[in-house]
Amino acid sequence: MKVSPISGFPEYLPAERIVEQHFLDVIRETFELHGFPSIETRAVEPVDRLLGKGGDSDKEIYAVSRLAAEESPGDAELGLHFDLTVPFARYVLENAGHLTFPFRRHQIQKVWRGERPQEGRYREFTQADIDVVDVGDLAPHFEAEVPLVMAEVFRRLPIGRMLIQVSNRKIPEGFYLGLGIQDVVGTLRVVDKLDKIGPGKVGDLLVDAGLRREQADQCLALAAIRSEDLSFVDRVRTLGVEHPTLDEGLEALAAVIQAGLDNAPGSMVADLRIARGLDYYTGTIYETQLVGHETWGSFCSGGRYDSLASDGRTTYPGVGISIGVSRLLGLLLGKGLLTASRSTPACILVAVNDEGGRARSTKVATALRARAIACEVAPRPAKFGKQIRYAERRGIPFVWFPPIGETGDQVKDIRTGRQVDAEVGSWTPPPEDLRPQIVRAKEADAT
RNA sequence: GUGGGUGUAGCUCAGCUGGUAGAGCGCCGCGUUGUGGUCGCGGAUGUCGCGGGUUCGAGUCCCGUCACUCACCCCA
Repeated sequence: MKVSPISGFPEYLPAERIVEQHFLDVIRETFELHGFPSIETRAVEPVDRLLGKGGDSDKEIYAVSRLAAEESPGDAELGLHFDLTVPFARYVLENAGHLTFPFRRHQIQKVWRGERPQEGRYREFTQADIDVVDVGDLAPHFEAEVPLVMAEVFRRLPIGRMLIQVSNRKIPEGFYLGLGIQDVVGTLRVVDKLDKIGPGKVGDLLVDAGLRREQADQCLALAAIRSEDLSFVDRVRTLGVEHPTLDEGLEALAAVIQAGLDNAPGSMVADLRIARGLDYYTGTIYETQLVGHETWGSFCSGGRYDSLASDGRTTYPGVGISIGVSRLLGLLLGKGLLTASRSTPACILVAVNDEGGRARSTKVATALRARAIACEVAPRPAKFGKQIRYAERRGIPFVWFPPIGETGDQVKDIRTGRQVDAEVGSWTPPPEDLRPQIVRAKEADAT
């Protein structure tokens, strides 16, 4: 049977997978460091839950069915989840009695969307989410905490500077209402196109949508405000628009930005241009760009929703943020910005003198492994030149030679050619060689 | 989902208006009778994405299809 790739379902080679696993390890460790336990939800949800109450089904959902299934109208139709928020909301409702609130969790899983793939955009991809959910009310300080966790993740990953752009839905909402604009959502949607079509065209579109020219200009002026400190508040005030919702939004955003300044300076910016397409966000919203690669879009986004879940009696507000792990890796690996120092976890290749000596080599390997040094025994007792090349082609830095003739155990660093007597019980590689390293390519840009 | 671009050796690519497939790097062997990388000599690279069509003849033209990619859409 012929094999061929399936569009949008990427697979990595071992060296790339090493980079991915490093990312996943860092993400998980950081989430846990901040006290977010892990959960995993099933891959499928009932299709009607995925579609939501509104029925706006532009989400390309993969349906799941058994090939042998008969026509049985009773069965619920299942679909693969397209994010981790919808399944999480269901999980909270289902397990509310067993959870303690405010409940925080992290979740790192594959999700599926049937959209047309591009670089950094796939049909099967991994997201890493954290959310905090509470019963009835959610304290606003969580809106500041959640991006700080992500800032820490980015600080620990071997990538350039990530900048989390933060805004609050209430700011444009209150501002528009204060201006007398009725269609808040429609206006937001047009303003959201600023990046793509520029202020001139956005202004025209707003006028086409029924705004007066000065209203449109005010909207553009608001969207242009961006500051890494709290100065955005005064700049909004200068525009002279007043509305209680605007005040709430400014206060909330100021609190988030202040927390960023206190705990992770340089990682956040108040940016009143971002709006987020998703309409369930009701407060703080986040997007994240890699500095110098803004055209790659957002790698991490989320926000506050007043009703993540509701069972009719109780409402669960939440705040969450999600890293697009596959997008990040797809771009960084695809552009050659990241590689692994070797394509195997093995730090040492234990050479084999002859088949009769394999047992001796295996004992060496066992002793090294007992001290947590990853190693592999040579597949064939080939000439040593061949065995060295076997290691070289995989990036394994050391070759261990068992005793032969007069000489005892020796280990060779094949990068320097230096070969020394060694003792299985004590010889230790330099710490940087113990595990594969993630190597960042130098970037030519001077940003 | 809509519309464009691309698809030749492991990699980067060349191949004129259709005439039986090339380079560099890498790979393998030997020089080097247990120690790779340098050097020298030699060797193999391949259903020219896949299928069909036109033609005496298709890598080259046409159609379809798959994959990658770009824009839209949407978003991670």
